[in-house]
Amino acid sequence: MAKIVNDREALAIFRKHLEVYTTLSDDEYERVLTYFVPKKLKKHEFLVHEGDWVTNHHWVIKGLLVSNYTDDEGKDHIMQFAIENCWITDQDAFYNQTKAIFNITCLEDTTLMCLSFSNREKMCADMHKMEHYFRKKGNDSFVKQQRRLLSYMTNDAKGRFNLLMAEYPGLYQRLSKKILAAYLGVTRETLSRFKF
Amino acid sequence: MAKIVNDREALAIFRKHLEVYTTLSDDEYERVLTYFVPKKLKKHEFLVHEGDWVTNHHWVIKGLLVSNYTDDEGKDHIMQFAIENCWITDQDAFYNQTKAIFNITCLEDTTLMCLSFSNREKMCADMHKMEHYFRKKGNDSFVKQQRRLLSYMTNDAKGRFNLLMAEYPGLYQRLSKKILAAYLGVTRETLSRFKF
DNA sequence: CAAAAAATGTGATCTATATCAATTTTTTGG
DNA sequence: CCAAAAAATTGATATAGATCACATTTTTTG
Repeated sequence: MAKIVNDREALAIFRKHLEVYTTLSDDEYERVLTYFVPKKLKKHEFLVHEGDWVTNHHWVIKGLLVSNYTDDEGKDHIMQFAIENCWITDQDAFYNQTKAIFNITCLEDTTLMCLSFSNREKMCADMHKMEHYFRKKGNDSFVKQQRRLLSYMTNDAKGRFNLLMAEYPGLYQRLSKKILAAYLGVTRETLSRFKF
Repeated sequence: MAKIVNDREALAIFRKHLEVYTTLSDDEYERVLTYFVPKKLKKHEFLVHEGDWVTNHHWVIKGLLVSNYTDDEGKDHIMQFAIENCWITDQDAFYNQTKAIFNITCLEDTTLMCLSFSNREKMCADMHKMEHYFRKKGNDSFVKQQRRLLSYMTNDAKGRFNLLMAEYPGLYQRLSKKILAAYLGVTRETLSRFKF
């Protein structure tokens, strides 16, 4: 892996991220990397198609992806953005080894590290420290998602916009209004009438 | 603990729950129980007050609790119900060791097992199997919450009602319309006009 | 058991946002 | 660089659900 993804800086950043939650020796980190496979995608390409079996979780080294659900009436609803140093997949389909309900697409050229379900389980079984990492990271994800749910329950689109900007400063410049509206849960016409 | 909570059946149910995600010998299960402290509350009592430091996660042996957020205008929004064999706390405050934004109250007389933050961390450090359990359980909770978020994004209150009933059959009889409306995100007047 | 409190139901508005439609601006690919 | 497609804006309605008001029923409690 370290040979395949020949990006010293990206690997250092990932290690630094893991070490927010656990500590790893050089050997342990080398071992962690062996479970991953690299992947590159161009803008507009799909990482996951609705209906696919979802076999991988993905760490974003570079780029911007979006996880989108299209409802019965053809309306789009965005579950998640992922920029540099985020994980993204269809979690329901990945954890339960079923088929995706989301389309995950690239809004920019993207570089990823892929972690298969079986490799993730093996890594967690073999390395208690990594099981600890994923537990802690999972708790953080849960809390972040709960804040978004609460903002859906209590705020209007402006409040949800502020939450998104607090979480991902600078993301605004990288998104179209259409995509932003789909994330905030309003039509693009309504978003267009807002003055933030 | 096993002596304090002298409810053989409840303990057997909890063990069965853990063993959905991991396997435990008799000795290991005894050890797990030593990390917990029992608690009983009456209907209307508070498990967590908004503004409290949240030091415990709670496993519900018996009863019904609700986690409620009151917004600036005094409107209530229900994040979570917990019935028998559910975990409940203010996760953000618990995981990040800060103060609660939710009030967690009992809608029925309730029996709990409390797991402090430090005991949870110790148990996970000492017993890889329990770290595994909490990782897996955390993933499940994330996915359940994501389904609710998606239903907030795509469905009306009727769709969200159906999701709740699918997750907790029989809960309907135990809830007032006011509480149900606060969970579904509509006023009680609107709920009253719905015919399900 | 009786009074008070809480919950529930229903009618009459009001309002934020969706919808539909047409135009202008920006982006993209050959 | 230009033509076509996509995105964004703006106006005119329509509508689901909120709000306010009040009557009725049920539950709680001293």
